[in-house]
Amino acid sequence: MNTYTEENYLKAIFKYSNKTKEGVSTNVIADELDTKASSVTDMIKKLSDKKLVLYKKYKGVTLTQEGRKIAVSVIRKHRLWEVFLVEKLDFKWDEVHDIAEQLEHIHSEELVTRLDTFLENPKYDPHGDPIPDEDGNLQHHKDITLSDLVIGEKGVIVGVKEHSTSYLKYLESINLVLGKEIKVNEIVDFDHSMSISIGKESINISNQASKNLIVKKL
Amino acid sequence: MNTYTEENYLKAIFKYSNKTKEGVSTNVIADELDTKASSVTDMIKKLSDKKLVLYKKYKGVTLTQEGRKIAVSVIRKHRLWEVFLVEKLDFKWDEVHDIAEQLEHIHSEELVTRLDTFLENPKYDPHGDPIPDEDGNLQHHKDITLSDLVIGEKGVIVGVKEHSTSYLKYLESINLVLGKEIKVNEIVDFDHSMSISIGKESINISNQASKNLIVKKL
DNA sequence: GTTAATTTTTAGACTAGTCTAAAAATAGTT
DNA sequence: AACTATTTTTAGACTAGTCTAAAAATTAAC
Repeated sequence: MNTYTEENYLKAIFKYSNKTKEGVSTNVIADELDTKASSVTDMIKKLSDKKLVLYKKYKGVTLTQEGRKIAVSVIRKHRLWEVFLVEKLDFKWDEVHDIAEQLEHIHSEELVTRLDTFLENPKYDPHGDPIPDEDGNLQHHKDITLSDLVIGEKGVIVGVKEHSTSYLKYLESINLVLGKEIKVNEIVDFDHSMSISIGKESINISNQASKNLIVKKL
Repeated sequence: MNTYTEENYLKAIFKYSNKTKEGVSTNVIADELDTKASSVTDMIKKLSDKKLVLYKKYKGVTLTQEGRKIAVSVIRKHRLWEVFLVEKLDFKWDEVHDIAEQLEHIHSEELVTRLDTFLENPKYDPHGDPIPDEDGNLQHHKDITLSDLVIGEKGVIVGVKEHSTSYLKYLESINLVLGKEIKVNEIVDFDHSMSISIGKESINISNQASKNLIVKKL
C-alpha cells in the first residue's frame, strides 16, 4: 500500500512521462507538486527502492510497469469521482478538482469497481479527459485544438487542456462546454484570436483560450 | 484544518465521553486507536494547545465545544458515506466500515451538504446509528436491547451496539436485520440465551448476541 | 574546451506522529 | 499509613516527508 504522498509523486511523474521521451526532471516534479527539488530527490529514492520508478542520478526518472499501474489507477479514481460529483451531486465542472484530489486516494478496489458500475462505466470525466479502464488502458485525445482549425472548419468540443477554475468558469460563461458544435468564421492574423459560431451566436476568443480547447473536427 | 490523525483522536475521545462523566483516560484512547499511551499523551497535548480538548495531567481529557463539533462532524460524514455505500453502491452492512473510515476525512463542507441531499437526508446509517445533523445535534437511541425484553414482549430491531464484521454477518445470516419484528418466546435462566420468533421462524440467540441488538419495544 | 549558469544532489535540521524504557503520579491493599 | 500495582507522563529515538544551504554534476555560452 502506498501513501497519499507517494501516489501524488507517481501521478506527477506519469503526467510528464507522456510529454517527453527522457526521464522526468526533478525540477518539473517539484514544480508540479509545489515542493522543492531536494524533497523530490528524497522521494524518488524511496520510490526507486520500492521499484516504482527507474532513477539515475541527474538523469531524471521514469515509471516502472508497477509505478505506471499505480499512477493510472489513481487517475482512474480521480476521474470517476469527478463524474460522481458532477453527475450525481450536481457540482459544476470547475468545482470538483480539489475534492477529487482527496477522493482519489481512498483505498478500496471494490469501491472503484462499484462506483464505476453505479456511474454506468463512463468513458470521459466532466472535462473530457478519458477514464482509464480497470486494466490501466488509457486512450488519449488526438489533441487537435480549436486553434488548429482554419476558417470555415467545424468541430465539436471534446475536452480542455487547461483545468484552472478561471478557464473553466470562462468557458461555461460563453457556453463553450463539452459537446457544443462550433465553426471558425475568422482568424485575426496579428494575435490569432478567432471569431467562432456556436449555434446562432458568434463570439470572439483569444488564442490562449482556443489553444486549450480540444476539438474533434467535423 | 485538522489532520486525519487529530480527527481520529477526537472521534475516540467523543466515543468515550458519553460513557463516563470523568475525563477519558489515556489508556482507553490508546486502546481504541490501537496505539500506545505515550503517543496519546503527546497528541493530547497538541489537541490541548489547539483548544480542542481540556487536559489535566493524570486526570484524563474532555472535549471542548470546538473539539466536540469536529468529532461530531466526522461522525456525520462517516455515517452518511456508509448510507451511500450501502444504498447506492450495494455494499453489505458489514463491508462499509473501513471504507467509511477513510471517506470521513475528506474535507469539504459542500460535499457533505450535497451528499446528504443526494441521499435524501437519512436519519440513520445502515447499522441504525443516528446521523448527526449539520448543527451537530445527535440524538441517541434509548438503548433498550433485545436482552432487556422479557418473555412475551415484542420489539423491532433498530440498531446494533457491536459493529464487528462477524457479528453483522451472523445477524444477516439469521435474518435479524434492521426493521425486523421479533418476539421473545423463552429465556434460559442459566445463560440468558433466548428463543425468539422472527415472523414464522423461531431461533435461539445467545446473551452475548442479544445484548448487542438495540430494539424498540412494541 | 574552459568558464558560467543552471540543475540536481547531499547534508543537516525540522514537524508530525509513533515507539520503548524509565520515571512519576495515582489508586488499591493490607 | 506504607507498600504495591497500575496508570500516566517524560525522555529520547525513530520514520515519513519537508526545508535551507552548500556541494557536485550537467548544460549552455563564449
